[in-house]
Amino acid sequence: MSNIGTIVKSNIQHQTNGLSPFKFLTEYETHHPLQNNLLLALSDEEINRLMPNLELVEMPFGKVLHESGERLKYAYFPTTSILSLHYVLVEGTTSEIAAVGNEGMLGVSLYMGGDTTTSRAIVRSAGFGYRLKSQLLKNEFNRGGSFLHVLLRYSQALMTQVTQTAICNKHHTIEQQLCRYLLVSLDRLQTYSLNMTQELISNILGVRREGVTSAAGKLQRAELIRYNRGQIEIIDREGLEKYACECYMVVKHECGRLLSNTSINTAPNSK
Amino acid sequence: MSNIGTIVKSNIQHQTNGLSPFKFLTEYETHHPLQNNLLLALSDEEINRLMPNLELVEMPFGKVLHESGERLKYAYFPTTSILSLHYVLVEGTTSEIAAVGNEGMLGVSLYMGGDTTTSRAIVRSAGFGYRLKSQLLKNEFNRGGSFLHVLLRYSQALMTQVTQTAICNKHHTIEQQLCRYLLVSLDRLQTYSLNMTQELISNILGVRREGVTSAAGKLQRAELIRYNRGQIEIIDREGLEKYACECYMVVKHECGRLLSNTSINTAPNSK
DNA sequence: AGGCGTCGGTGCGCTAGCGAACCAAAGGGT
DNA sequence: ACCCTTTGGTTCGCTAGCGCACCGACGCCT
Repeated sequence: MSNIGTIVKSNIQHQTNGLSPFKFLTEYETHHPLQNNLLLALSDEEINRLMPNLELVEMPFGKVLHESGERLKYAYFPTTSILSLHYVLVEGTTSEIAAVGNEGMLGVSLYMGGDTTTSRAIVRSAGFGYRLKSQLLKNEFNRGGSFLHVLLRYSQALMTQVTQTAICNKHHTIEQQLCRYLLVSLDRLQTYSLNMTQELISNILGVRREGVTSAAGKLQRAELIRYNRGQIEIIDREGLEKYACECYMVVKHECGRLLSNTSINTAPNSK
Repeated sequence: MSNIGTIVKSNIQHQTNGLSPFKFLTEYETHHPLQNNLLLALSDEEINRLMPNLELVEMPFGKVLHESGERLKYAYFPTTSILSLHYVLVEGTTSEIAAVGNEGMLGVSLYMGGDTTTSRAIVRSAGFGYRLKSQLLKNEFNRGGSFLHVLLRYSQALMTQVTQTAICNKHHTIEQQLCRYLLVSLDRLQTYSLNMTQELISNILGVRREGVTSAAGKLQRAELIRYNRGQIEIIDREGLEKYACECYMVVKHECGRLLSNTSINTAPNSK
């Protein structure tokens, strides 16, 4: 696999906006496309064909990658960032309908045929990712190789996630949704500490900030998490999983089932 | 198109369970696969290849076509029936996450690669439809013809529907959801009168029967509908549309966009 | 050190929706 | 004509979550 590293270094166009040369160098050294599980699942032939066209991009917090109804110029494959698929109501409030991390990609509508979606995509946890021009994604999809099947399976995983969001919204409390949200974020970032304020979480969940305060307070009193001014430490992950509603596990298992056998090393959603 | 009628007559295998010979004859005469808009969108070559394998089946109310987690044996293309994609929570309560009528099909997971879904499919409005063996659907999909694109676009339409269900569940009242539900049913059945009790609707929406009673009472007092013992007459469809939340129109427009240009005569979700 | 913005805690009144229990009217079957 | 089932109307008490308003604490900036 070391030759792949070489290809990356020689071909990837970097966006360094906002990074010091030093920071950039370290980030550069530690990134490569196979940190994204969909790309990881490709055959050598496919990955070699795509690699020259994958651009490493920084994903700063809050950046809107895709406005609802707009045509997508790129497909994005996050590595260390998390994207949020949001729906924006006419009154202006938003809520997340699905999250995309290194287990997936943004741009399903490109190969599904619609080119646009009714949701907005925004970076909800800063990091890096790779992007690929829309047309190149479509071309590769239309070749009908294993990429096609990987992408289709991912679409179904995404559908499962949206389904579970619908159920969770109707039937589960803010506390349960918060647990799920934290767990999903932990899985995507592979860490035990998150950097996000209650205000932010409330926007993502589509609830009041006070609702998050109260839920987070309960979780803290139950010794599951500890937080302070936008820093959330997870003390008892298993406890969180017990506290969460079934939705978390349903999505996790389904994603594992759909995405694991396509890749050798399916990180985030398998046990 | 009359030659297609001939093909149907000579090839379709009928399931007559529960129908008198007379009833059967009339139903038989009035059905053909092109009443389903996905089948209608196919090329002559494709439809001629599939036609011999399409079985007309009756869809009695309440029949479970697919249990969550089970392998699908058939893909179903409703013509005069409406299917409901349900999620069943661990406590046993259910709620609908999407509806499938003659604009779509059941069995998206077959070509997406998962073979199963986390939801259950049940007939929520009795009628007829066509079914196709799973393997034959997959084969046709893998040929990569226009069927593939039609199905992919439909998948995205379905995703939009699920997304909007998630939003509606969080942000809109039972009244608004009831309006949306009625409108979607009207579109699918192309009628102005529905046959469904409040109890049934409450199960589908995942709310209490009393909630539906109260919401339906308001709609009746507003002279939008009139109902009696399971019979709902729509008096003022436009009024219903105004009363409903944005979700109805978002899905309608998106389905129109995604599915209309693939078929000549895209009935239900276009203006 | 002082000042201000961010973050989170709290209290109050209100509404939507839940659960349970009960009732009335309409039909259908025998 | 009768009973019984189905349908839907109503009430009561309760909870989750909302909107608003206000406050304290922390920490960064100058």
